[in-house]
Amino acid sequence: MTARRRHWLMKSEPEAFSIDDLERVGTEPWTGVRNYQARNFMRNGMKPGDGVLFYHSNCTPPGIVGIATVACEAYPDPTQFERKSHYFDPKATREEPRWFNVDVRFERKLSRLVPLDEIRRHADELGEDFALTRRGSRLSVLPVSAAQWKFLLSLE
DNA sequence: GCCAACGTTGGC
DNA sequence: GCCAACGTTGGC
Repeated sequence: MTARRRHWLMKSEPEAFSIDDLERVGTEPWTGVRNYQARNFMRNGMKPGDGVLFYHSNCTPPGIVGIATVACEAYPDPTQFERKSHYFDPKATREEPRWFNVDVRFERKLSRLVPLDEIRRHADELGEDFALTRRGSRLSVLPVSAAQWKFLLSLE
């Protein structure tokens, strides 16, 4: 019995960590997420093998640049315990970690960047539950339905 | 660099 | 529990 593969979109600022960086390293621990909703998606929703749309944010132009896969179940984000880390969280303990991350494995780059403005133009096809284009939403980890996944990749 | 939108913190 | 202040995100 296998759970159905789910799909996600994960944002990264290319200056910090780009799809080329992911291609180089192969697999990367997705540490540093400090938003509860995004954490919950990783911790409660993600399973190994799930598909990930890799999105470049805070750049010109922003958009989807590649595909990755979830490489493991979520585990406590080690950076929350590291005093010198930018992501250190004094309220987190080993017994009760606050933050979790999965590892993300490179699959492939898209043949072209699918830009945000183009994605916005297809709001009708994507539906109202698509968090990327929902007004005011800044989630860095968000679910993508199978239909949305298929549609977005049809734009490649 | 600006700033709108949102989340978190902490005083009360 | 309210809400002002502050920090962050991320498009532009």
